[in-house]
Amino acid sequence: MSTLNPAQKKAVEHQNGPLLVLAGAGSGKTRVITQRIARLLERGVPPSAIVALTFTNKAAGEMAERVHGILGAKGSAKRKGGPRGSAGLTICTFHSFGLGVLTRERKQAGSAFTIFDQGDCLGVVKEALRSIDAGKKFDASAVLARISNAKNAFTKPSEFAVREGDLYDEITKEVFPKYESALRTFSAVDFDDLVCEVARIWTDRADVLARWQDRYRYILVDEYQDTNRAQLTLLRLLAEAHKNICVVGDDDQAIYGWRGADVRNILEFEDHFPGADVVKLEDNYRSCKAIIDVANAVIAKRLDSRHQKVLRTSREGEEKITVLVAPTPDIEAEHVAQQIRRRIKDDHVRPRNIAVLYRSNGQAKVIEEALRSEGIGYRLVGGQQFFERKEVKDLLAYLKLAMNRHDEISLRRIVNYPARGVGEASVERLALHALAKGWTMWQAIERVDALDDVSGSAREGCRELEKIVGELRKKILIDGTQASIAARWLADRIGLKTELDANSGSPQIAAKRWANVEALFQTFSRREAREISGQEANRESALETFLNALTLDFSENEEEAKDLVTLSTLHGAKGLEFEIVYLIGCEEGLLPHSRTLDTKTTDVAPQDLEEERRLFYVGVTRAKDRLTLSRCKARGVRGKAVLRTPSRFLSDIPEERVTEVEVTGAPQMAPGELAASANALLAALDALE
DNA sequence: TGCTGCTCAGTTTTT
DNA sequence: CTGAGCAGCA
Repeated sequence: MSTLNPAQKKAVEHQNGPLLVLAGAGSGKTRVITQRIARLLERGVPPSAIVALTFTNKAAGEMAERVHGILGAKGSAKRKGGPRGSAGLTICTFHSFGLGVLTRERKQAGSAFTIFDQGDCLGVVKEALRSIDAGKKFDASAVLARISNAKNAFTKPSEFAVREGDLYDEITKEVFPKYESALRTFSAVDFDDLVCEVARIWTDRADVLARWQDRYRYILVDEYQDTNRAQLTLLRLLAEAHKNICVVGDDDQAIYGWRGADVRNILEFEDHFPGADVVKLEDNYRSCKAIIDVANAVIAKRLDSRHQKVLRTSREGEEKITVLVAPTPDIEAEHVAQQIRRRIKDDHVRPRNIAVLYRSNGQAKVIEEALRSEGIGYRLVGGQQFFERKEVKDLLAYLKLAMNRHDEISLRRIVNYPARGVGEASVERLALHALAKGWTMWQAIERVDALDDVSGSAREGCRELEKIVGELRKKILIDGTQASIAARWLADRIGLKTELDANSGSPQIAAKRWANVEALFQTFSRREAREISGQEANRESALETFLNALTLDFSENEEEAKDLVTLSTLHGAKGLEFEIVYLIGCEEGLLPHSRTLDTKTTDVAPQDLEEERRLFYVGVTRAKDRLTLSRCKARGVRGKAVLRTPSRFLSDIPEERVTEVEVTGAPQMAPGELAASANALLAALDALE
């Protein structure tokens, strides 16, 4: 598709006023956004007046790259109308956009801040729960989720409404104000603040808002169906003056409702932005006919309000998709792995063009084992995130603390790591002193000699910590040492490698952890190379900016170039495409997930069965050429073998598009106890039939 | 202070 | 059945 189709063209050519682009799966959405940006520039809109917002760093990176590609090609071919290029464009995530605004606005007010990631915030909630003696009675992450929801709806702690008899609401009502004031004392903001605070400043300060409106006259938003209320507010404020806002999304692919995304944003766009033009992209360039038929059939059954879309494709291909029925998950995995091997070996499909998708991460394990035994290389999307790893967070905590000594969460994290005699009891004593005297915890450490009830060893440890942090500050602020160098020095100074070697259990694990630390150094070096610094007024804000940016974008060395089979959750697969897709575990209780059928008290939002349908739809529409939906007749659930019902979504698929294949287990495989009991169950079932 | 053994829960997750 | 997180002990 080298030329734009009429709908795409309309979206690209539209210049002023609000525009909603309803982009069906595989309809060339990114292409429309990037071409539109190029077109705006071509018409003489200065790059600095354009902002394109995404949800992930990856999406922002890809978009920037593609815009650059178009412009680079065009620019060099016919270089006439003045400076025209992607330089100066703002293409970033909502959060880093918010960080930019906040940094600029706060700098004028002269205050620095640290960004707390989810783990840090969870620490704040846990501490608050402990302080009101409710530590183990409540799930801190459930409370944090409610706080986050409230913040995104601009609810102040004092306005938080408790639903009658909801224990989690009651505890959240108590924790919320403590959480907010803790963040303030720590000079910290959470991810939500990066969006909410901007919206708040803009609401309160017409002059500030006017400045930003003046700067950004063209707004583009990707994956609009995933925006939450705070993001909508931010966009409405920014677009208020010029009304040039173009959003692109697909309500059929709204799968983040549980995270606060409000699909009504895309459904009611025309109410929020009156006079909006609407363009529907329904031509699918990705999948062949059978897959599109299946996708359309599944999504047509949506019960909730939606923008009506029917995908079309001109791609022929396989007549049918496959539904694979296996007795148990091991056998399901075994067959999927064998088929993948055949596709690679016999049909010469590149591993990178194959994916196995599933509803929950736990399902990956059996697939991994099966792929390993077939000798097939794979890469796991998601899983434990790099920045969640302890050794990485520990090292970062030192740096964050050195830059912001109000950051008590980072302080608590490393005060006794590696062990230096400052135990839990001592920390509590220090915290108590700080509270009584109105000091920060760091001040309590600095002034430990004035405190009489702190043990000698703890005192010693505090002095040591103070010294390390002091030296670190000096290196960075006075000597101007680069972060990568300072981090290496620090790891050495605290004996991190020795610590990891001693406490990792095995040399292999120790090596892996140290490799993570090395990867952190790499990340630092890469960023230093990329960012020609010197823009910051001083070194302190340079490193602070650096660390904040790192908190928002902690991408590891990209391994995407490797030719490996992809294993991913359905959520993780959004936006990706593969020639061959296996969607495993198409069973009631898994897809749709049981927790959407039976909502827990800790859940923030009632889970929506329709969202599971959309998730299934997202899975189906990832496939270009071949799709296999698989399910098991029985599986172990919490140690017990349970018979499984096929997913309700399977029955929405037109029969004439399906080949059902029932497979059996390989008898030479030693059956585990669970497999045995599952087999017994299946035998009993057969007897009944 | 650190480890072992017990209990409990068990989706999706980016920023 | 597993893994995480905490309590109790050495």
